[in-house]
Amino acid sequence: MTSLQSRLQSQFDIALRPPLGPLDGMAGPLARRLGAHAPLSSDDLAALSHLAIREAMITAHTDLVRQGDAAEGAFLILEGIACRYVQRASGARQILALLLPGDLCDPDLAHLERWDHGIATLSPCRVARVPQAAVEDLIAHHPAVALALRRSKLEAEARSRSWLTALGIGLAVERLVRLFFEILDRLHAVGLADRNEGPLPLTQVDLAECIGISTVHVNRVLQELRRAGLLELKGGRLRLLDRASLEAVAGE
Amino acid sequence: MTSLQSRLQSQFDIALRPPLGPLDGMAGPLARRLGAHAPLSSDDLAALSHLAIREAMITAHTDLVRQGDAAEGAFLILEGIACRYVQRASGARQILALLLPGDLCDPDLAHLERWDHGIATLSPCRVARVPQAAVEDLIAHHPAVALALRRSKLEAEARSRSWLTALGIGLAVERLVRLFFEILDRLHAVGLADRNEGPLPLTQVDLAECIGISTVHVNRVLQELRRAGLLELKGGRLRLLDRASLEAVAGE
DNA sequence: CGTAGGTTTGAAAGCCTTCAACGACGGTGG
DNA sequence: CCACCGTCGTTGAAGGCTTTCAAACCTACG
Repeated sequence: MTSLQSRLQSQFDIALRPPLGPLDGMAGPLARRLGAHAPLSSDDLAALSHLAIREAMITAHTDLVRQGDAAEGAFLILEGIACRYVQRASGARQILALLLPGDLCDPDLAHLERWDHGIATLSPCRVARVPQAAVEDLIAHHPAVALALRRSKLEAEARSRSWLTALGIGLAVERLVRLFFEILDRLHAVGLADRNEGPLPLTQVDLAECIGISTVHVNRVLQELRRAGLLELKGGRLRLLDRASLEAVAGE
Repeated sequence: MTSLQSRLQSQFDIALRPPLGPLDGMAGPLARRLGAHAPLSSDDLAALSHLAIREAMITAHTDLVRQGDAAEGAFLILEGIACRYVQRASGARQILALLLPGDLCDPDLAHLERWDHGIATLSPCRVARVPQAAVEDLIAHHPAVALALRRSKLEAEARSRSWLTALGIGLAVERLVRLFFEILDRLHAVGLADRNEGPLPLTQVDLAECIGISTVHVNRVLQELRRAGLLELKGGRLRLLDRASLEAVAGE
């Protein structure tokens, strides 16, 4: 493991310790995520914890699934940040969605012949491959988990809608701030970040590919936000200093 | 019914007559759409045809569901073009997806408390409201239909991904041409258009809201395409004159 | 014949991109 | 321990795509 990895992992570890909810204990981020959507029994939780076998540590900026690959089982992100993306022949890449710890992707894609998009790590990630059968088994025998998965999917779709909206009608600043809100909120939901501060192990290139603007412009927008005293971002750590003003910038 | 409506309806009717597939007969566009995803028995088809009760003719630019409404049953578009959209307080509107004849929306949204987006007609539409119970019933008793619905949903998600990608990394021309391709391809799939020609009852404002650019710019891009002899668009009818060049413009 | 909605046009300005180069930082290897 | 190197961040200048504002045109409809 490179020291880059250990640096980033420790970022998450630090945030992981303090405020553990009632469901936590030994349960992983998946249980924490799903538990927020539907009440899970200890039996459900046990089943979930058995899901994450075949873990692996993956370095940053590595493909988990390449565009065009044959459809296979699902992935579970245990640590780090990954993404779905589309890459054009021109080399341009658009990130479609972020995959954060606790995200299970993609139970439903089984019916698709081939992946029409790729999945790649952005930061170093601990990832578990989950066979399709295991997911189906889980859904069949644990209705509460199935419900939570459905709700979690709906949430992801809603996020995708607002992501698309931001791309369609939003200046660069707005898109960037919204992205920061989304990341912090989602990390917060699984206990990996504070509401206004958390790890952000993404490069400016990654951010640019999320919100559909050039890297250079990401840099300039960031500096403007910093100069205005609205946020801090350094060393892979993001702090929102003036949430009210930031919300005004994000609009709506 | 206004004469605008009758004009547009007849556009669809004309295209509807000629090449009818084996599944057609009296089956509506929904059956045609779903039949493409999974083989349906005559029993399945009968069940589908009973779904579309409570039809109504709706004028163009009318809300079927408003953002913030309580979640309810599904809609079935029988004729015309509708859309999902998000509207900002600023008045800016982003269209998320088009709903074409045969599209059923939204069997899955039942678990969401409130609609986070609206649904509105763009052209005059014939629409049927489908109670949630009817959809669930259909899925429970007609596995082939359930499968077709799942596949159709996957297809919609794939479209949403490429829509998002176009917004993120594409010039205005590219986005517009891709939109035209999508519309013609989808209409073609349900027998309502030729591969290179079909009805396009959308205003330039609608097009602008689909691809996230200003109305004025839609107009300028359109004229460029016309001047280059790549397409014709007038009187609600679109003709692609040079598919090869258009595909080059759309990229990838 | 007037009105409303949709389309077209021009000019000015703005947001963002591109290209290119430099600075900063941490890790690797000597 | 220091030098080298790659990745990431930063900066400037020039240009391009797109927006905004405003006004004119056109067509279908009442």
